[in-house]
Amino acid sequence: MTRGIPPGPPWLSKVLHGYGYRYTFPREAVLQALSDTREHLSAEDVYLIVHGRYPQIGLTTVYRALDLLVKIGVVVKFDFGDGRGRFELAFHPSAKGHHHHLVCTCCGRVVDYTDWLEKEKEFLQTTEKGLKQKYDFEITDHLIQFCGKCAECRNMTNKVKGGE
Amino acid sequence: MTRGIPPGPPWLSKVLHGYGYRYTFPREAVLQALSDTREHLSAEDVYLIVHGRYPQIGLTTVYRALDLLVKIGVVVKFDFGDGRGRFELAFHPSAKGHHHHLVCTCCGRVVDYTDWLEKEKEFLQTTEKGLKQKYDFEITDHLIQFCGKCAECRNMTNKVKGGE
DNA sequence: ATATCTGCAAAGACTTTGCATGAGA
DNA sequence: TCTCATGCAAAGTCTTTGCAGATAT
Repeated sequence: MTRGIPPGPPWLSKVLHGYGYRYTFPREAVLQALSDTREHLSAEDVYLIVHGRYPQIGLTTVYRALDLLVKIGVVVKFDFGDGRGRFELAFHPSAKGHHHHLVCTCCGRVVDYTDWLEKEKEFLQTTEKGLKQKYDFEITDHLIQFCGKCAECRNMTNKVKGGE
Repeated sequence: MTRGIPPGPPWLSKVLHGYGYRYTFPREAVLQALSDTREHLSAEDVYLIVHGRYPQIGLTTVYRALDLLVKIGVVVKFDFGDGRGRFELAFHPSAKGHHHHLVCTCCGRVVDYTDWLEKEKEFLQTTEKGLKQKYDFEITDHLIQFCGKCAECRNMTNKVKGGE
């Protein structure tokens, strides 16, 4: 018996089949969870959403689905240095597109930004070309991230001197 | 009884005291281990070196020493996405200085590069200034890393199709 | 029909914590 | 001397694995 697929065009089905994988309910549910938010969800975050909607879906399955979605390029995994992976759609429906992260080292807040990409493109082209030539690497990806302190945390800093 | 401090000018002593911490043997030993290599060591790597030289030093102490050294800015912690932290000196004696990492997604090899920093500087200045203005963040750090496939792994790819 | 996927529980990898002993200033 | 650091063992967190039963095609 088919359990019924959540709303939304099952383009995931085609992608999965293209790679020889099966289109399943939990995989679609995980994709939905990531589509419904702009947040950078941890595996457990995704599990809480998915399991809240469909209690039969377990944490292991969420991990496996995320792995698979990363492998086929539908989802991107990030590391903000807090010891847990963060996931987001590679191509977010809300026109999120190409973006980078600005992480507050104090409160952990993450801002997505899409500005100054021309300058970045220039930099990337130069560097990637150079890296390829000098080190004979085929560059497939880059990771650009800025860290800093958001306004709120800067204001609070006065209270907690040298705080963690 | 003092256990004796490994060779090298104990400038670490001054830095630690400056922050109100004590200058201890294991802390110096961890610093030495990081000084003696250009590699990006995991906590366990550091432990193996340190414990090999001074068997009385335990893993917990290495973790705590690394944490402390990161906190006072002597050591930098990186994340190459393999689930374990990597450590290196902030200012490496072998004139390592400012550099970035080029990671092979296939074999995990890491190349440090220091090229094309002018272009990068240009990009960083523009972006950091923009981020500060638009999002009111005080930018304290950035993370730039390239991923790709090294020559060796590209040659091997022909054998293992779609391999992990 | 059958190879793949799921879910539970258990194991695994890396890191942190508790506490008594030992070392630094 | 007295506080901070160490080392062992145990616990904690996030993630992966094993296996029987369920599911997609």
